[in-house]
Amino acid sequence: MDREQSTHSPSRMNAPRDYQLWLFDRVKRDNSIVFMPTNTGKTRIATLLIDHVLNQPECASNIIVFLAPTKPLGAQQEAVIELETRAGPVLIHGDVRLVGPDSDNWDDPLTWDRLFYDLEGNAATPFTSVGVDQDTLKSFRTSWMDDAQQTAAAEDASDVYSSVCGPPRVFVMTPAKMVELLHPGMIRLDRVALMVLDECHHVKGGDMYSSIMRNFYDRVPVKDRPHILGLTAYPSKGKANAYEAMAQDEIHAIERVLCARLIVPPAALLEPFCPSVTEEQLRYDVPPPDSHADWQSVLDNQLWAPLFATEIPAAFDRQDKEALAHLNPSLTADQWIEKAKEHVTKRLEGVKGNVSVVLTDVGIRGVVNGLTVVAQKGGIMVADDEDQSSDASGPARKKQKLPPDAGAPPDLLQEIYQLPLQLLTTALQPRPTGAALVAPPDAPGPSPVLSDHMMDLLLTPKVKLLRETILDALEPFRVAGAGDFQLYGDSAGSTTAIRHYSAAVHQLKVLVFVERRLAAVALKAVLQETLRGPDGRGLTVEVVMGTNASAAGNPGKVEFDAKAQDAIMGRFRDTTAAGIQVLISTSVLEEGIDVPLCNCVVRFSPVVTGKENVQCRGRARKAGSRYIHLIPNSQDGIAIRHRLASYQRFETLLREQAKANQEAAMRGEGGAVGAGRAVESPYVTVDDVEREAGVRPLFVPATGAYVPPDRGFVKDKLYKLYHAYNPLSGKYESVYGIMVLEKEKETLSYDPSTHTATLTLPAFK
DNA sequence: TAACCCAAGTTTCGAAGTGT
DNA sequence: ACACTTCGAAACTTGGGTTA
Repeated sequence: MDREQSTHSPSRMNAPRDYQLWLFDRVKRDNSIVFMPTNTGKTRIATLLIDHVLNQPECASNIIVFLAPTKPLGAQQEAVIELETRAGPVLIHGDVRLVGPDSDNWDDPLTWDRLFYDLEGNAATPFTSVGVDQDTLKSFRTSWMDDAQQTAAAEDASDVYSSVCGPPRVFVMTPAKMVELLHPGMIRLDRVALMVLDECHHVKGGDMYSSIMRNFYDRVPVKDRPHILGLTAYPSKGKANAYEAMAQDEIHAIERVLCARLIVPPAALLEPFCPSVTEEQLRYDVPPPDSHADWQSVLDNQLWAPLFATEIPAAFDRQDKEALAHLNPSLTADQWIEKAKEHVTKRLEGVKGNVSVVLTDVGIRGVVNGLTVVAQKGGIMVADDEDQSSDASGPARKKQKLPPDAGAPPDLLQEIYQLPLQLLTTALQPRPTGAALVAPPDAPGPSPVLSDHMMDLLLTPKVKLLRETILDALEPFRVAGAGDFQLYGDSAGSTTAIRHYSAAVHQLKVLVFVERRLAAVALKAVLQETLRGPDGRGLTVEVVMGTNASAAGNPGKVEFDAKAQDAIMGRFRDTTAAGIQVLISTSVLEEGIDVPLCNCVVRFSPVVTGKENVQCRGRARKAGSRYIHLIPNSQDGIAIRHRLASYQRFETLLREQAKANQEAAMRGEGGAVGAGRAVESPYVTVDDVEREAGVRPLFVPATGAYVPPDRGFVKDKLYKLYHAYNPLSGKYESVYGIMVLEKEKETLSYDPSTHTATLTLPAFK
């Protein structure tokens, strides 16, 4: 692959806008926190500053760190930096070991040693892992550019990727990784010229950003501290009950922690570039209380009560006791059954709680779909893309592993997780109205339990309103004579609203936010079933959520994996027939991740903080897009509307207050940068900390950092330290004294009277 | 106010699979 | 056969809301 010599030509990106230049001018002089709405190019300020710092001779032997709170966001920002600066950024996070055998190992202290040695003008072994990989860059580039740029880029076969020479100087990391590198002194903050903190409203309490600032930044002599740039769209902790007088407090709090001044661009410069999003509230009637209570009692009486009282015990009774006795030699079969039963019951109690939420929001049909997912536990829930469906060998589910605490055999778990769905199925057969519930053989969708004529009852007004909203969003694509499209189940036994849409309908991008994972899956299934034609074609509905590993193997929680997440996001950006038109998301997409060309954002579950509100609104990117709240006509609805109004007020207030502070500062009235924080605070010694906290902290001479003795110093941290420092003994010949743990790791706790931990590391030359 | 739940995140470790 | 990669599970964290 030949590499273009003159990459980074200015034509590849838009020229900086006036407000960006205005901000850049300030940002390069003082530590700053840029407070701007989403989608106005905060990252561009960072790339301008990065380029600026890279060109400063006095910073030549120092590095630049860009911190992004999540891995996907880090990858995305790395691509932006690659495109917009001359740096070859290096991405470092927990999965860095997956990048390949021939890249540099940034977990190895020697690599960092080598880097800083090299940066000081010495010749070192060349570094390899510079730059973003081709696939990431390509997929990002197409999503980032507008249509014309995409076409131009497609014609330009060569790649932006350039052969960067010399040691890397820009590192994109998750904050957790940064802390991990700081503690053993692989990176020292006095060797960092610039530290960018993306989404810096994360500086709260004891989180990682705060930890970096408190435990490391504050310990660096003032003249050696890195320059700070924070980026955020909502510089507040986002508390639900934010009241107006809090604005100044919130601003001071974040300024104090980051040691930086909050700045806003002049409204006149920014205004023309603000995305035009209309925020709306749509109302729906709550279902009559008796109908809801009816379903609730069906569930209670015919599903949950018999499940816990008889079905689960029966499932255990059916097991072969002889076989069970072999499962765990230390338990008798009866003991084992007791334990396993308790385990399974506890988990299904969790399902019960989730199902209750799904019933209220999505309706009984959603409950059926949710329980279907629970019944299918044992496989990763991935999007049904071509790979899966064309797989002739069948679903190829992974085997269910034994939960260690229960030790239940896989088939028993499988059987038990299917019980709720079975019970519900039988419960739904004889309806109170006497109508027979037989699924029509050609019914679309994966739910054989329910018949068409019940759907009227089964779709909640909220779901119906959501469908109406989606149909509204479809209006611009409506063409007479194109493909058929219809709504299912609006009223008994009928399909209605046959409409015609052009192929351009694939450009429709609707984002629906829900709170619960199970609700997301349930809603997906309901929309898929009821928003498509009899031929099965229609809108593609998908679901995306976080990759929390603790959800794995937990029935009632829904598994999701990073690959599935990537795949789904890719397809959501896709505007061809293979793309996704409606994406249902938990809070995972609220922040950071770039969702371009999204023309409608719906809050299915109400927003709970002001920050969330801002971030969600920021997901609507297309000109003229809508941001919609679904609000019940009820007491709850009134509360939600009040909350929304107060979010709006608070947001305006934050901006106005920041502007006022800024103007005061320009007149020289604001005091030092980071008002309220002693910028000139002296180097904090370990004795100071001890006096403050009353506990002798662990002190790391190599970095001047101490290991915080306050809240959160529990066994895992000690355990992590043990693993972080002990490997160093293999790397350094001169290491003398490595952490000593006096107790087994299970019983570790930080008690200075009984534990000693000695860390003595060689200082970097 | 404390305890709990659920959302997100991070890491390590060991087993299973794959390539040389 | 051995080394290396990949994947799943476990064990933790923080933050915010709700509830007793």
